[in-house]
Amino acid sequence: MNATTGARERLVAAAQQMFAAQGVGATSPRQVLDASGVGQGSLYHHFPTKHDLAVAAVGATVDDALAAARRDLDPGDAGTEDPVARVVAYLERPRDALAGCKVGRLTSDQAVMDDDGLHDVVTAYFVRLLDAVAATLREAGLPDAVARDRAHAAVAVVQGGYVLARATGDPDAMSAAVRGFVALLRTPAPTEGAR
Amino acid sequence: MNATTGARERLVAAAQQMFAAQGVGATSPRQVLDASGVGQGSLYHHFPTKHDLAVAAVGATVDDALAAARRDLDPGDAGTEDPVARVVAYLERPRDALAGCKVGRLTSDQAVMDDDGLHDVVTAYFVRLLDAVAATLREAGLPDAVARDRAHAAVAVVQGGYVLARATGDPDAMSAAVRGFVALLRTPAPTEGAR
DNA sequence: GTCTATAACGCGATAGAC
DNA sequence: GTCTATCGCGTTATAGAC
Repeated sequence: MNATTGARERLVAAAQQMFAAQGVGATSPRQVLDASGVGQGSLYHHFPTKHDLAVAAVGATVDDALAAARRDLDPGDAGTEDPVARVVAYLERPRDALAGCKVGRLTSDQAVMDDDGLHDVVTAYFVRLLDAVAATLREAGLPDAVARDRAHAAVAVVQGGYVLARATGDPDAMSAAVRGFVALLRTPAPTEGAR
Repeated sequence: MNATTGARERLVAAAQQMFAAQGVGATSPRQVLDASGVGQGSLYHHFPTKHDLAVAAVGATVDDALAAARRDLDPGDAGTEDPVARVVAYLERPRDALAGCKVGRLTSDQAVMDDDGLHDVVTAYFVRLLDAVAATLREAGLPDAVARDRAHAAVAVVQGGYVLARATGDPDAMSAAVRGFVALLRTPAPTEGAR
């Protein structure tokens, strides 16, 4: 915590919080500046435009989120070798459902979607997350196409769970969605291809 | 299309389009006004505040969306008595995935969530949608708790599918999520309670 | 490297003529 | 019921002292 640990880091941390709570477009540089406690000149010294600040803050948030998902999916951290159990661990991880997904919410933030740099960061997050889940499901012996579709469904359930929880104001809406999906995920497939 | 069919309807229609494309908070009354072709005074005559305009436009959008879902889930319109097939019809209905859900997106719009009136309209939409899907699944003989969880999962897959499609820029991300979920939904349960 | 002051612009809303 | 003109404020960003 020396003098050089100051402004830049505080600005990014404050921006991450504000963006998670309000979105990027709805957050003014001025708000970030006030929350961080630095002066106006400092902000524009470290980040010439709002875009630069947003790329730094969103990038940090994406790195955190991806690391958390990989912990759930990693056999060592999850404490089980069973691939399906690890995907279930990812699905059932406690989440602040009413807050919404720090990354997923950016998807309906016009300021993010209109900014190529920011959009790319969000795209990379979901591509990597989907790849990680699909890879885990392939370990369970699923064919690639099935693993990919199921990974999309799994990640969609979490993202949709956030939407339902926020819409209804009830965090259990997320739990219910995950419960419903996990129950289906665990029913042993009746010999792939059979009806 | 007489003279009295003018301003108000045009304003609401324009607002619905702009809100769907940009969100409520990111759309200024001035933009709606320009898109609708009416004058500034007319807007504030019919809708004293932006809130009033938003309630009218979001309400109309929600009514449309709910009616569409009920058509998918209705035995008559769906053309099949099989309840699961009707839920699948809802899931597989063609959607403009890259545009995002007109209602679900509002969930991460601060201007909507901070406005009690608007929030209530969004809440009512999802409560009714979830009820309709759960009721259909109960027709299939599922116990209430299972039907509710599975309905949450189904609606979450669609909402999450929108998020994935927008994030990756690929409309097929939505199709993949739905495919993955429908495949699981169709595997016959191995006698409820058995392992 | 950090500060204060301020510019230029668009916002939501109002006034008042027609 | 519709128009134009305008108010007061907050925004993103810059200027220039320290």
